[in-house]
Amino acid sequence: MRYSKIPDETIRRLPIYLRGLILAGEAGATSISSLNLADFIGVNPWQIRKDLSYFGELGIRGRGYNINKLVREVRSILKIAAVRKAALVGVGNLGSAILSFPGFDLYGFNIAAAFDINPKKIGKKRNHVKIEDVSKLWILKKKKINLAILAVPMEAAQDTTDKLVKAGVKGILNFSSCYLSVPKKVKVITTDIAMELARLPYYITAG
Amino acid sequence: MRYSKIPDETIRRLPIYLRGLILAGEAGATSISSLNLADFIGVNPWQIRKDLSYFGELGIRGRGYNINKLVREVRSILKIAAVRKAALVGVGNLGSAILSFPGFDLYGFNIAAAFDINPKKIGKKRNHVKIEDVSKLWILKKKKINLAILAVPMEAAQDTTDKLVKAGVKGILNFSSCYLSVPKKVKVITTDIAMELARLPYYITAG
DNA sequence: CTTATTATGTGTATGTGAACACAAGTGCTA
DNA sequence: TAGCACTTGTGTTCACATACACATAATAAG
Repeated sequence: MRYSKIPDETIRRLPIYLRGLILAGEAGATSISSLNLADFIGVNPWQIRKDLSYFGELGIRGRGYNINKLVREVRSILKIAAVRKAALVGVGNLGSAILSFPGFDLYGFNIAAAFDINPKKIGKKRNHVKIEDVSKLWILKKKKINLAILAVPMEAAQDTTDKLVKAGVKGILNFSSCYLSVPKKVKVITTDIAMELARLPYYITAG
Repeated sequence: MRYSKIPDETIRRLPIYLRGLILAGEAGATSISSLNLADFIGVNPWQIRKDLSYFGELGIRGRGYNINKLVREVRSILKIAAVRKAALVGVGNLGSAILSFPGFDLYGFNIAAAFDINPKKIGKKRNHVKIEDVSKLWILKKKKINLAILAVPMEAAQDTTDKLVKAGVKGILNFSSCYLSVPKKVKVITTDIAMELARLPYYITAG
C-alpha cells in the first residue's frame, strides 16, 4: 500500500533505526529482524515495521531485513545518501566540542566550514577546519552548503540566522536556546541542553 | 476544571514558557498576555493557555499573566523551585562544554560534581568543579544528587548508567547516542547532536 | 508436497494532542 | 451604570500517532 503522507514522528525515528542498523552491521550481522532491532534500540517492533512500511516492502517475510539494503534505503529517504556538508557558526566552548564530535560520520556529515566573530580565533584551525570571520557567511552560497549548526550566544542568534538564510541555508540546528524566526522554507531544529535537563525533575518521584 | 492527567507535551513546553517569562521579566515587564508570549517564543497562544490551564487558573482575564507569579508556579510544577544539583559524567570535549555552559542558572541547576576515567584529569578543576574518579560515583548518594548528565563514549554508556542507577540517580540526560536500559523508575532523556542534524535534510527541498 | 516456523506488512481500534471558537471575567471610559 | 475592549479558560472537533492482531509470505524439514 502506498501512503500519501509520512508522519513526522516516523522521520524522527529513522536516524535511530539507521544507527542501530549500522552498529548491527559492524557487529557482523547481515540481516536483522524487527524484534532484534527493537531490543537493541528501545523501540517497539511493530512501530519499526509500520514506520518502514511507509516506504515500501523493505524486508522479507520470514527472514527479516537485509542490513545493507535497509541502510541504503533509509539514508536515501533521509537524503543523506551522499556526504553532506554543514557549517558551524560560533566556535566557543560548545562549538569546539561540536567540531570534534565524532558522531557525524555515521550519518555522512562533514563540517566543512566554521565561523566566529572573535578575531583571535579567525584564521586558526580546529579539527582541520579553518575558522572564518562570521561576516563572510555569504561564502556558504558559493560552497553550496545549505546546512548550519548555530552555537552562538542568544543575543547574536537571530541576527546570525538572518544572515544564514540570506546565504541560502535551508536547515539550521540551533543550540542557542531561543526562538528563531525564519521563512517557511527554512527548517529549524532547536536543542537546548539546559531545557532538556529542566524536564527531568518533573518525572522524578520524591525519595 | 481539574484534569486527571497532564500531557507529556505540555511538560515539554513548560521550560520554553519559563525561559520566555524570565526574559520578559528581565526586560522590565510585570505581566504578559498569552499572545505576547506566543510571539516571543514561537508557540500558539491557545496552546499556551491550554497548557497552563491544566494547573489551575493562573492568569487574570482581561489582563494576562503576572510574570513573577507564573514563573514561581511553573518552577514549582517542574520541581525546580529550589536549586537542584546535578552531576556530570565524562569531562571530554562535550563534557567540558557542558560544564561551562551558562544556561543552567536560568532553571536553577548547579553542576555540583564531575567525574572522568582519565587519571590526567582527575583531581583538576573545571569551572570550580573538581573532577573525581568515575569509580567514586557512589558518593552521589551521600551528596544527595539524583540527576546526572552523561557525556561518555558510547562503549562506556550502559556500564556507567548502571553505576549511576546504583548510586541512586533518578534522572539521566544522555548525550551518548545510544539506548540506555534502566529500571522503570529512572527517567532518561537522550539527545544526540548528529541525530538531530540527520533529521534536517529530509525537510530541505532541492534547489 | 505438506506442515511448521518465522517474521513482515497493514487494517483497525484506541489513545493523545492540536486547533479552534466562544463563553466568561476584568477593567476602563463616558 | 452601561458599554466596550481586552484576554483568559475550556468544551469540542479534528488530526495524528501508537498498539495490536492477524493475514501473508518465505523458508526449512519431514
